[in-house]
Amino acid sequence: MTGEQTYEQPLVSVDVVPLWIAGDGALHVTLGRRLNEPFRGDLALPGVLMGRERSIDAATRALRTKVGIDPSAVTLRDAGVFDAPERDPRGPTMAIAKLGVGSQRDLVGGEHAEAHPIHGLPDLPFDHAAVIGAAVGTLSRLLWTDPAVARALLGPEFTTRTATAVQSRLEQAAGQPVRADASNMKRRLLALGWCTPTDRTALPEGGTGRPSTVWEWV
Amino acid sequence: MTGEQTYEQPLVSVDVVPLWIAGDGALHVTLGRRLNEPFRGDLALPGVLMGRERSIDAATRALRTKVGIDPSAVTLRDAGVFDAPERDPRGPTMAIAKLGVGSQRDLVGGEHAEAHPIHGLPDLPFDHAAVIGAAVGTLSRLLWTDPAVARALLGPEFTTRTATAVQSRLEQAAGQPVRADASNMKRRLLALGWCTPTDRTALPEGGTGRPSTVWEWV
DNA sequence: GCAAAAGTGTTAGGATTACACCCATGA
DNA sequence: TCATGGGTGTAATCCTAACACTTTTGC
Repeated sequence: MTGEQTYEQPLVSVDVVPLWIAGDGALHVTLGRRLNEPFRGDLALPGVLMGRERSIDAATRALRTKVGIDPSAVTLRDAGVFDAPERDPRGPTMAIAKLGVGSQRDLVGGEHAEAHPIHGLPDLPFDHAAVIGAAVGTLSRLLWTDPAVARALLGPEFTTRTATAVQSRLEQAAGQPVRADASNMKRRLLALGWCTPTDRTALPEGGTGRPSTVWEWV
Repeated sequence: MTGEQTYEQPLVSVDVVPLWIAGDGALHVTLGRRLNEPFRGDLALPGVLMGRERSIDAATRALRTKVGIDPSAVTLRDAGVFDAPERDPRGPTMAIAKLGVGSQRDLVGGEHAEAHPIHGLPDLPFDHAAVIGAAVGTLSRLLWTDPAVARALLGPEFTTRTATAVQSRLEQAAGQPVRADASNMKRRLLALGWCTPTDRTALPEGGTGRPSTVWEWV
């Protein structure tokens, strides 16, 4: 803000929480093996120390270099600031958390990446468990309020069935009451006005029953 | 996050938006004269460069040193991260914005401070106008969802009349539709469960009409 | 008593949820 | 034709907003 002081510079990182829906409908996060101390070799969120850049540019750098994800396929949103004193064994640090949303294909990551379902994550270093929790909450809030997030999560085309399942999983993962309702979902989607039903329908892999409407974005 | 890179350290500041309600019911912000370049001598939000500390500690430092406010009387909340490339003439910087809520008496500030109503602010340096806008929006959202914020803004005792006026002013300032409703406010306050009506009533200064119920916090 | 403002009773409207029932498909 | 799941029609419920009317005060 001012420039007069000579305080020691803060250690600021940007941590990305890459969230996506697997084929089975489960919410997943892409983690990476840490290449440096502390916690070298452990699984953690992709994160980088910030330089003199925008936080969103640091986030794309983290995706590219830490888990081999092409940032152009990821929709990024703010997910909070984390600076609890004990979050880093090196001392006081601050993390800007970013939610990253995309498709399984684009977010599953490269060589140093590991995909994990949100339920049953291993112990994670720093406060990454809390960061993931915040990002899941953010995603759940944004699903039907931010069209770009919805599109990134559901893909260019999706079925009513998928939309219901995704909302349900997100509410579960966020610890909210599950309000997803298959019988009213078509009306809800129409009311949003973001997407339109195509004249095509689709059954889930090996499924039976009446096929679900396929939607596309306006 | 990792420590391997040698990127140039980011310039990170914490800017506080001290918001309070004046006696006439208008929403005010406390600004300070900048003592250093850039924009030396101009009015701006109290802000400091972050050291290796928690952002909340930097915020209390900003309140104490820039506008002479006792931080112990202020309730602090996150109001977003600002890092637009052109926000600072010195180059890319990042600001962590904090909303500060308290009473007029505690927030009006000391020697270098100037209180300004939210409507009709002078031109401000950096992106401080946008930061104030975000903080006002945050305050409006938190008024009836965060008891500590409500208490900090309304004080230890308040009247139904005050509560209605405050909500109305906040909605105005945040550009939201004004939903404050005098005739339903008592029911709304009772439903919250945060405060209880005392057996006392009070008239506004020189006012007439039926006196309003005085409330206290549970 | 009169004016002014707080507060109550009550209702209207809208949004959400619930659920019975019908429809489309694979086997 | 049956099992399976999607979708529609419609009713129940809840919440909010609105407003007429009553109450409490100063003058």
